[in-house]
Amino acid sequence: MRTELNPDAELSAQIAGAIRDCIVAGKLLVDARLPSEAELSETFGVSRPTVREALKRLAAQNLIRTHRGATGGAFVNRVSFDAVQESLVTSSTLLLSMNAIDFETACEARYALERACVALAAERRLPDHLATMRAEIARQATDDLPDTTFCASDVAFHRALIDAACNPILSLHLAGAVQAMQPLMNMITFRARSRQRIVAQHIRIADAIEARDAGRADAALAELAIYTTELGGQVRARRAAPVLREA
Amino acid sequence: MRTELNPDAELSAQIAGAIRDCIVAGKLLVDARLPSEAELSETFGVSRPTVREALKRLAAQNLIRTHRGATGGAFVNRVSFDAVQESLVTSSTLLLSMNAIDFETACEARYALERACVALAAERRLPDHLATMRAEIARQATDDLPDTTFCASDVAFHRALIDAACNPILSLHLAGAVQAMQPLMNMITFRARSRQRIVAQHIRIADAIEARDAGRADAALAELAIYTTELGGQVRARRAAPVLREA
DNA sequence: TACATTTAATTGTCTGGCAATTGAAAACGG
DNA sequence: CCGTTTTCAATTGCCAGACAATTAAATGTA
Repeated sequence: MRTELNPDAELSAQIAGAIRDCIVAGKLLVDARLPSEAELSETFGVSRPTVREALKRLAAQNLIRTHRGATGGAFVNRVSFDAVQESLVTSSTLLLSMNAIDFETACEARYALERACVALAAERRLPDHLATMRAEIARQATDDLPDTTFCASDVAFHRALIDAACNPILSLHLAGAVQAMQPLMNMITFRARSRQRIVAQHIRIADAIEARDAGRADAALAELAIYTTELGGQVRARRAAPVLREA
Repeated sequence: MRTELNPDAELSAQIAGAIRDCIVAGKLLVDARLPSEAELSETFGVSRPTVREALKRLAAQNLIRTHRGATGGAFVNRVSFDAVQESLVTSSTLLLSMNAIDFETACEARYALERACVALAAERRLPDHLATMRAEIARQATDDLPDTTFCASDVAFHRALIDAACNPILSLHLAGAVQAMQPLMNMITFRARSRQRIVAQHIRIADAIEARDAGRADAALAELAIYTTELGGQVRARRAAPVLREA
């Protein structure tokens, strides 16, 4: 357990780092039980509260879980796709909101990534994926949908498209990118006319995927990308010069 | 600061969640100072160690930083691309090592993502990107390179290719996927002949990017993807039936 | 055997305190 | 009045010890 530590850091961070290294290096396998807090505090020569702070750091990264009771303790977590994806989504969302990423950049990244997997999706899509896409399209066609509901459905549609590639690693990255963009999308899909065009493109994409026509799906996605970017530009223009609109 | 909390969870997790919500919701802006530990413990009605555990959770997620001293305290971090990328790499690496992702799936994802940005890279590449790619190619051609060094250079080459797209969000996701795969790549690039072929493809890619020829770059990348997958299959076959080889 | 009770181990939390750090204010000297 | 040094107060980092809550296993009992 004991490894060389990095001075110039807080004790709890050093200890957390040492344990994390053991996990990454495979010295602690999945579901292995760590020594109890009392043992760890003795091993590292620190107090129990300090050990606990270290364990909380690891728990925050989903690397360990803790149970109380006689057979309790801290156990190494199996890193799951869902957990990684969730943390990726929250990180990406904060990244977008804090760093003033312009809409075009985010949009470009999103559609570039999505287009990377339409070929696979067209080849491998299962009935489930198609059903989800159709269901979301139907929901999006409903009148008077709140912005957030429409965009949540948009995200669900695109996630189904992504999942149709049947590659969990692709799903992980793509879902992170798509979902993180939802707040930005909320701002541009408030007009019924815009929504109609988006839904029309969704139908084209779903049809192409159903027909296993990768080329058509890619073309539709490319058009959707252009239209989305255009909408973003319009909203930005309206915000930059609201006076002109009233004149 | 105080928001509704989720019972059925540990106090420190509840408090961490409440503070995180404030940050995500924008109630706490970048570089804002959180109340002191003493104030927080009073606000939430818990002891200081509990507050500290909560803060350590947030610190582990890079959401806050702490300073000691008179003007010290906990401050909201600006979420940086580098920090997100680093955590994405470690998560992805663990994910691959713990979940028995087969080489083909990882490979497929990686090259699908990379091909998603070659068009942009060909269009926007700067002299710096080309220089990095050329330098890494030169290094890869060195004889008797350790596996890890060769693969680190491979990662650097592909990262330069990705960065050439000049889209930080693409770089974030792609670098995560590429770098997380390095341990897997280490296993298949041990033969000089394999390396020569890989380097040859790298040269084709760099040439195409330099000539701003997206089609040729994509084709070269596709070939590299096929060859890499093939290598992975060979290694797996040799491992599955080592007896046959000796006979 | 089946069920209730006790027990031991472990984490969760609290109280209270001291040490280390650090910026700012106060004191001082020119 | 300005610059330097000293002091100080606020804050986090860390510790010792204790008690509560939880949980599975051991134990006792019908």
